[in-house]
Amino acid sequence: MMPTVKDVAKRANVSTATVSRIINGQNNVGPEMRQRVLEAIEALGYRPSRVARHLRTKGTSVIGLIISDIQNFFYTSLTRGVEDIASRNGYSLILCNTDEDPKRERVYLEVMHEENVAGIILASATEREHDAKLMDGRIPIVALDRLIRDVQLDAVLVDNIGGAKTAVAHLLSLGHHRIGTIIGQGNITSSIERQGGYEQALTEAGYTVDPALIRRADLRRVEDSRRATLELLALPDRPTALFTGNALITMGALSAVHEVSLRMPDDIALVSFDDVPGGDLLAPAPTVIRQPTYMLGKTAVELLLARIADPKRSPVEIRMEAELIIRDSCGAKASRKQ
Amino acid sequence: MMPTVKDVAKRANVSTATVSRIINGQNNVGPEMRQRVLEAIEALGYRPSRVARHLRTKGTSVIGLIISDIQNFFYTSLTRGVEDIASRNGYSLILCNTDEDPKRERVYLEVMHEENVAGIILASATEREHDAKLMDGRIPIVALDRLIRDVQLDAVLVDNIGGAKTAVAHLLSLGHHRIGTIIGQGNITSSIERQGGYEQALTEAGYTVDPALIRRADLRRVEDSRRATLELLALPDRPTALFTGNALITMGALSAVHEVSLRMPDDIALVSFDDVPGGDLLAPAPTVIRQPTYMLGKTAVELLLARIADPKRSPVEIRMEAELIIRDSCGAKASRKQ
DNA sequence: ATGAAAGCGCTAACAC
DNA sequence: GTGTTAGCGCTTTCAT
Repeated sequence: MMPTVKDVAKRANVSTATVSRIINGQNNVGPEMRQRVLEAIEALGYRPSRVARHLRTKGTSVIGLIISDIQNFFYTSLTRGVEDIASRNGYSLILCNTDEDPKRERVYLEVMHEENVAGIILASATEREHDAKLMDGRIPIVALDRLIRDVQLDAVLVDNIGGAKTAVAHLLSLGHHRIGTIIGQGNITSSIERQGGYEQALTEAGYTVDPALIRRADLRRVEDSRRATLELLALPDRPTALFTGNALITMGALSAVHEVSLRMPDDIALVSFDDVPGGDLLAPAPTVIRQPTYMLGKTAVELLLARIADPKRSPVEIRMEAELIIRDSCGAKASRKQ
Repeated sequence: MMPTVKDVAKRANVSTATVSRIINGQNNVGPEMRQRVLEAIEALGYRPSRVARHLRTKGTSVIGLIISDIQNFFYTSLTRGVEDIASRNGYSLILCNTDEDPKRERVYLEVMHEENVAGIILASATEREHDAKLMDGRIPIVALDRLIRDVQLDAVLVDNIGGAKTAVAHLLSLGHHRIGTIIGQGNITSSIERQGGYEQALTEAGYTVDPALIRRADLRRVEDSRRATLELLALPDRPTALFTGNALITMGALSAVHEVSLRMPDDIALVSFDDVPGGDLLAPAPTVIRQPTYMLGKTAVELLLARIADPKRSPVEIRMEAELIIRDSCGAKASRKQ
């Protein structure tokens, strides 16, 4: 079986306390003893049990990341950012996919509590109706990408309204004003905000918002957004441009445009909120509002670590800017940007 | 603080043993006591500490997944497969990105041991030279995508040789025989096997293998494969077709072809080992050998769970078939497949 | 500088 | 069917 502190202590002829001190890098140990213990550790191939340590110290070196789906490009890169910074700080990452199902989210939150993780980064499927027991502040939580209204938390998100306005403004500047949009479910703050930005941009430019041009699609299902796009394209007075609410929706929209053999940007233009992988190799390459996904993840962990260090710091909300990447799908004359 | 079994026991006027029995779903408890305990649990919002449980039972409900990079499309979907099946069986997933760095891999393996995870799924950066201490069978390990030679493990991989042969044979059947390849590092079995399949296909068709047409690229760096492709395309006697060794390499190759304004499939054909996201929307859409990524992950966990259940079962190696998806990049007349 | 001993929260003999 | 108790491997007073 695995050797324990006891085994090491016995072999080195010291007490377990001394072994523990050395493991934890305390300096109040004599050099010759330290030497003996180090040798014993080496000889036995001893590794301290984090499980036991965690039970004793009541703190773990694990953080939980709860997202809807790692296969969503947005979360893939973000997750990498989280894991990088976490591991650099000695934390392991537990990954949880909820598929936007509040029940699954709840179960994961419960498990995270049972595992007594040091902190949780949560892209919640719902704005409200969280179990207060799971949000009592005992375990620090950082809200990611979506706000949570029940309780005040640290949060890191993208400027959804600003990004959406930029996207739509870009289309307006190209002469489009009949702009359809396919956007995610209404129980997610980011979807709401993006729709808000879309409407603001139109209104501020003096156009009225046509509800017929706004379609909801399941954020996770490419098929769903494909269908929604087909509906928009089949409208008697077809929109001349599309604003798509996330990367998966964009894929569905591109697929739909492809299917009905419309040409981009001649027949229809498009701006996507969020970049897609290989975006500049697609035909046509979509103009996008690119979110700083990796940075979002990185920032979320940093916020979490800061709160672990100082639990009573007052919560902050960090908004990050998204960047307009102009490509062919709008027919802009602007140069293709790297 | 969090309530413990003791608190529950006191409130329900029973012993901690009884509480424990109920938590663990044992039936040897009287109905009225059970009722009282359940109420106490509810009232206190009690959740058992897995940390304490794990220390006591010497088994955790966590498994570790060690891969090179979650951002590599191949691993993204695979990871989802792993997490789905793991969580369905009550396990949490710790995600580790090594970037193909053996040192980081080693550190992660050490951490997994310290956390005493129930099992590890490992896509190793190296074929050999693993620390025997970390591979002593105390924690079950399933080799994923790449073989490990030091020790006999359960393994789940793709038929790389067969897939590569299929790819190259397809190109040969279209009349290509000057086929360049960009393939991953030579210390990874899957790269070696794919190169082997490439060479076999050529040899069996009566062609000789031209070393000048074989390029190595860093599996993780799109930039690297882009450069390698540019080199191939700059050759005096340029290949008429390319066989790319993984999804990221394919992106690099497509980017290179794009850059030098070669037209596909007219100027150059391509078959990729592994599909890319939105593959059918790319211009041109690449013909690919599609790996059953999700199934690979699912199967790996199943193998792991089976071994956790029966540690002395003799190791098995599962090879899964990859599937040829014909798209435009070869100029095949075959219909575009969904 | 070092050791003895208590105890983190839980489960599993073992007694009754 | 239920309670008592020991102890998983570690850290941490408290003595010395």
